[in-house]
Amino acid sequence: MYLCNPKYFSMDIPKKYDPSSAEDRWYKHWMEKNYFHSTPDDREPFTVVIPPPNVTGVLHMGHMLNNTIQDVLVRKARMEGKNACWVPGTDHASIATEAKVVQKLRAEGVKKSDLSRDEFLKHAWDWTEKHGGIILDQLKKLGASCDWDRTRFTLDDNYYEDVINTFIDLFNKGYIYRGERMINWDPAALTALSDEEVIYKEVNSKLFHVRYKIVDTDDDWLIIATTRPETILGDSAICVNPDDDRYKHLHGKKVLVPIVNREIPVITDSYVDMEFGTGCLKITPAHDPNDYELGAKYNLETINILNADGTFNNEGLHYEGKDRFVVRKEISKELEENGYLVKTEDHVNKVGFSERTDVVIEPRLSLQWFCAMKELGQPALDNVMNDNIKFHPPKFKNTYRHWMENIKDWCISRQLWWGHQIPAYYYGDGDDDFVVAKTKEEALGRAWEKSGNTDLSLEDLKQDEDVLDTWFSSWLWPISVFNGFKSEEEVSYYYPTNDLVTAPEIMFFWVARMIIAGYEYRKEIPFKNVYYTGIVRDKLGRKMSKSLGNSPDPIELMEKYGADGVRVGMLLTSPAGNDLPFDSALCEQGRNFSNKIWNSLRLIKGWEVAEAAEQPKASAQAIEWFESKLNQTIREINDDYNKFRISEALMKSYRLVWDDFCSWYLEMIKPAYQQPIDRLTLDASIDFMEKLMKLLHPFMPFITEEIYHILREDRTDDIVVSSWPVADAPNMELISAFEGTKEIVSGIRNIRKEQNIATKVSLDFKVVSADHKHSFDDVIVKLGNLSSIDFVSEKPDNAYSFQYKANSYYIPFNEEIDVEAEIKKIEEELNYTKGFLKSVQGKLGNEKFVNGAPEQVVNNERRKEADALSKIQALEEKLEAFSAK
RNA sequence: GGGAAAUUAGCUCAGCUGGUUCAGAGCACCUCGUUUACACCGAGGGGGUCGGGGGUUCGAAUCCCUCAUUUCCCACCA
Repeated sequence: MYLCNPKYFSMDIPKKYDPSSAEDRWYKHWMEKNYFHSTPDDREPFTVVIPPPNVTGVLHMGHMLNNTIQDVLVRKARMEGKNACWVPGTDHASIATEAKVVQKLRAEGVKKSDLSRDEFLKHAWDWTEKHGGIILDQLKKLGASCDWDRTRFTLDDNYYEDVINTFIDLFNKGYIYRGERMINWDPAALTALSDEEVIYKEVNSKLFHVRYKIVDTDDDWLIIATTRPETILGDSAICVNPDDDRYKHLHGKKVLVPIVNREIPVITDSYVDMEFGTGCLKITPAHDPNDYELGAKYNLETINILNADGTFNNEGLHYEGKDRFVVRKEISKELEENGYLVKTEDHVNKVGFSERTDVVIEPRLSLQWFCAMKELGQPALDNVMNDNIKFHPPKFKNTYRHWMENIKDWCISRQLWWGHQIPAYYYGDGDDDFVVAKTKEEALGRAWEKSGNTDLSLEDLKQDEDVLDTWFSSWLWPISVFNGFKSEEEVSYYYPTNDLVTAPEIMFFWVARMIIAGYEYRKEIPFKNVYYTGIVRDKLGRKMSKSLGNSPDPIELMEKYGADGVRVGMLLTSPAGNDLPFDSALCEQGRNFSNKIWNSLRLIKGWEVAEAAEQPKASAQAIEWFESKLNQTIREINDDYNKFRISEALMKSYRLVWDDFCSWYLEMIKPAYQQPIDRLTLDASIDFMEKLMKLLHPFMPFITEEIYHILREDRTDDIVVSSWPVADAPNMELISAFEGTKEIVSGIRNIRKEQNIATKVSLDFKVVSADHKHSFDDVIVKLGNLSSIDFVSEKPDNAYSFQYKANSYYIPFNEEIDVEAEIKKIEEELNYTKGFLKSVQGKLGNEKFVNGAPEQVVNNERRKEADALSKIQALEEKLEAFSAK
């Protein structure tokens, strides 16, 4: 039935687990069974939409982390019986992809400007088809349980239409407008950018002090300080603070701009900081956002001196055609040579760089499309602050609030071709001679209406050349992937989605805007939880990047350690919101864990069953304990999941399997060498193992599926769609009693070690007991390799001992023992216990404590006191017995 | 310049509303061990005055103040 079944028989199972065959085999099987495909039904939905990676991107460690977390959440939900739907897809990534295509064409000697829009788009689509979707295949290797039938691309026809309709709708509602503003201009990509696409970096620059001659004086000057001396060619005024006594005599005067010798006025505005520089600010309205505001306020001339690519235009005199940074150097020299440069000083300031091209942003005045955000953003702010949408960790609420409260209008037009072309049509040269419509035909009708000119024909209409910001399409993702703009059928079932897993870097780009779109178009949150991952860094704490070459290849990692091993490695040390200092040693730990699990399977499958054999008492005790331990841990793990403490859940599973199951449980039930096992114990062990595999499945999907099938030969189902284990109430008393058992077993092992006694030598064991609990005695006998446990009233001769609570445990020997060493050990323990008692009694003797502390706390202290007293008594008796010899 | 968070073992982190999880986990490290599932292993062990200093309290890693350091976000200081 299961063609991919590995068909291992007992000891044929190899010593080392080999992930490579199992992983491909099972992924294929899951796909054939269509397990990841979801359609609406009666079950509760569990929906996750992938943060769509760039269509031509390749998988990096950040994706690995992000998608592993999503897969863990989705697989857990699927096992909980929910209708899990994880929608994959890619983003056209307007500027990033266009840049790559331009670069590729340039390498072939083709300039973008030589191509028509259609020709260029053809190249872009070719590129997309060639490189697109690689990343999705790589995610399959990771085990991502996406519903691949639902794969979406933000430039698919359907999606395109949703974006255009949204633009038209928001335009009609009055949120989208066109206007001339000072925007962030990328002189390399030749496009406008939104504020979020600008990254401010601190750079070492120079502050140039330049003097301007005051008109109608012989030799009176005024000195300004600027970091951008090249912009003096565009100066329209000098501004001083009206309260600045140093410059009051200049109010109303004019000065001459050096080099250009243009007369400009001295104006006053309280904006100017008297403390900074010289207190005189030069105003260049075309090249600085603040200057632009002042220019508008005082009606100053706006002199644009730059071309779109950052070179000087014909306003730039003899600098025409030269780059802005070249001019900065040259002009400072010219100023110096002509006596205008008073001094330069070092200065650290923040400069904006393009997120994509990393060139210095140029503030530029241009006509762009904007989306007004204040009103749209209000519900998005409220519903995060009131936890309708929960952020994990919650500290990001602060950052979010700050941004939302100060939200600015969003520049959504980009001077690019790769993307959704703005559905605006121009019929004249005036700034307002346009209409917005879905088709050209529709636009014509509106143009007739708006212009009153019915002579206009389709040929007279020209569609806006620009495309929309990539994020203007991504923000519709959770709705559009369910066709939610056209039909209620799926969106009403899957929306709102459950968990969004993403990086804090795109909180404003994407998360905030999806919430905004969600409220505008569904009147509802788009997701219930946002889990913010950290940044994957290398061992030295540096961000992983292509240019540093410090990022391992995820595919190679998975080949080396197995996808399961890498998944475990990624999750072991990455609580939400924390950076992940990645080290392949973590994957090694994951790989080792796989192998550990594998070998526990080998052990269990290696046993023969003796149907008639009775169950040893130790086994019965072990089963009873592990049952409780398992239930307890499942509850804790569930709790961790609910709180999105994924690393914690993994670590608890890890310890449950390695320590509790392998190191304790299996050792307790393990039959003697080559002896068979009884039926009851074997069945219980297989049951346990099965539950453990289920708990591990979200983290390690492949090995758990493999083992699930080897575990029972008659298996007819698959773990991926099995049910999450239900935890009954654990017996806490039993669990804590077993902690004592561990102490006693350790005590025996310690004596063996100290005295160099081999494990295979069976020992006598005597107990002088006050309250030794008997529930796990058979376990103690087995793990300690004891002949028996004898309860005696006095210390036996020639015995080493250890203490647990008020009980003294003895291991008698034939030879003389080192009495001195024993006495010393007992005295040390006695001293420690007496000190402990003293501190407890100190508390109890304090009336304020006894009266002030809750009763339970006081009772606890009393119990500690009683325990310590009886322990001291036992130790003293023991000491006396040893000393007497 | 404004805001936020963090600081606990060599590393990465838990430690919830002060008191039985109160100083923990994993890894790393040290010792011993090729014993019969696993050396990708087992058994054992060392290691922290919880960033410094104050304060509140019977009691503080936990609450308050302050300083220091680090990180992140935002902002138009030329």
